[in-house]
Amino acid sequence: MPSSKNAKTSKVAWRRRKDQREPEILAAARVVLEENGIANTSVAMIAARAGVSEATVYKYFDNKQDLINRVLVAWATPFVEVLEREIKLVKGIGGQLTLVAIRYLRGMQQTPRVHRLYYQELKWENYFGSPLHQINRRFSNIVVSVIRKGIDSGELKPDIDPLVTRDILFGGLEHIGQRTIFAGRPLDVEREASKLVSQILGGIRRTAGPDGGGDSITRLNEIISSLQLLRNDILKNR
Amino acid sequence: MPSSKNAKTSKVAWRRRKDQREPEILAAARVVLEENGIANTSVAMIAARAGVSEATVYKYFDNKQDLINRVLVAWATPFVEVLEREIKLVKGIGGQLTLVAIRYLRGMQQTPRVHRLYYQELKWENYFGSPLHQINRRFSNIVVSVIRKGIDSGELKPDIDPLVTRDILFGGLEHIGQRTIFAGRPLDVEREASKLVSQILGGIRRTAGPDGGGDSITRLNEIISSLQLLRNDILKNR
DNA sequence: ACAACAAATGAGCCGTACTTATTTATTTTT
DNA sequence: AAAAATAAATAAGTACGGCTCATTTGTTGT
Repeated sequence: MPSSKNAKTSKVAWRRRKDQREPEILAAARVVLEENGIANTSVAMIAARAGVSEATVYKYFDNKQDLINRVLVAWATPFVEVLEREIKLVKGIGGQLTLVAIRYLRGMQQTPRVHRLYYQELKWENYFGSPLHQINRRFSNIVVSVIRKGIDSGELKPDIDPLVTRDILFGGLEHIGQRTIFAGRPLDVEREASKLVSQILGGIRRTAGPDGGGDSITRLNEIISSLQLLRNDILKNR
Repeated sequence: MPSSKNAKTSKVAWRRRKDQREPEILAAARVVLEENGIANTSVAMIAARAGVSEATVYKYFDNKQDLINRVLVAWATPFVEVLEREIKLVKGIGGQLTLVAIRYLRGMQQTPRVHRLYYQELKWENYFGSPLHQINRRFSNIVVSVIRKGIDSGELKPDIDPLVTRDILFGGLEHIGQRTIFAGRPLDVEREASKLVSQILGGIRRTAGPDGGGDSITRLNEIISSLQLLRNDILKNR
């Protein structure tokens, strides 16, 4: 053991590492929560995984719910930030909504346990105004802006309610995703996403035709563009 | 006290009432759960409200979750049965879907606390195949059959997926309703319901026109018919 | 070297889901 | 009609999880 630092480590019972504790506990919490679900996870289990005492967890987090909420915020924030950047790279309402749908369903497919935390156990007591509420709003606002711009540009019917349209989209996505999360059914993300979006678009597009509105080639191009974005991203992250 | 039965009652510490206990506990549970939410309701509180000991509750229900699920089933069953009968009295897809939407949102408006139980606290561990799952399926199947018949009759596009359409409808309804339940926003049921349904219909109707498809007079008549049904029902239940 | 500080903890409180051994109302038997 | 059998109901208790507090102990400034 040539390192004097490491030699020292073995002597002490614990070390002061104020700014490392919080992210470590957060990471441990996410792992344990994903493994067992909230109901079957005790704060003691999280503390053990993080290598600290239970009381230390309560030094950094107000209570179990606060800890859970901050796990969700830590997970959702980069997700939303990436999407906010990506959405600008796609043109056309169909492609943009498809991108949102794909990202959402992919997220559910890749981290189903985190989504379970959202749906099973989200407590609404002090939700509104909380950081978790804010990041969720940022996500939902991405869709609302797309719809609003579509109405302004004349591409979408002027009398539709952007919030209702957002509700329809997320509602459909949640139902599709929950079948996968809870029933464990396999999920063809791109197929389900484009199916859902095209059906919704059919109801709000201004120029309605026999196939649900719009030039089908144009629509296809938009969706292909969002799929390419996703593919490039997957290739990059290897 | 002329009644010998009642005189006898005051002497004994408790009485054997095997078949009354379960519905009484169920009713007490619903009241207490609605008042406090699941997290703030103990089995002891429910037992006290029902006028029995805590152990008695566990004689009739496997555990707390079982009790909660059976409260939800007891609440949902008549709701679904009424809707199954009513849906036959309305003709036209628009009217039928509007009826479902109105009933759903009304339910959320009138018993928001029960809906909270659904969304906040539903445990998915042993959900699939459970009585609660089955009654939920019966409800969702009402919508699926309406869509299927619409496709068969040629009124709806042949290539739409009835399940996706159902997901869109319930998704929209849940989002609208949850704003009311949790944020406490007021809700214009008929307005929101018909708005949502007409927007969804626009995406799946075969004969698409500039206003979203279909004869607007026909659509209006359908919705009026479902509203009349609701009004009559309200008048009857006084 | 030592005082002052604050990070971390161990031990324990409290509330609640669930169990058990026991009591007691009711039914059956004779 | 009394005693035996049965099962409804309970009181008392166990286990465990969220959370707290007094105390320990590593760290920092003088």
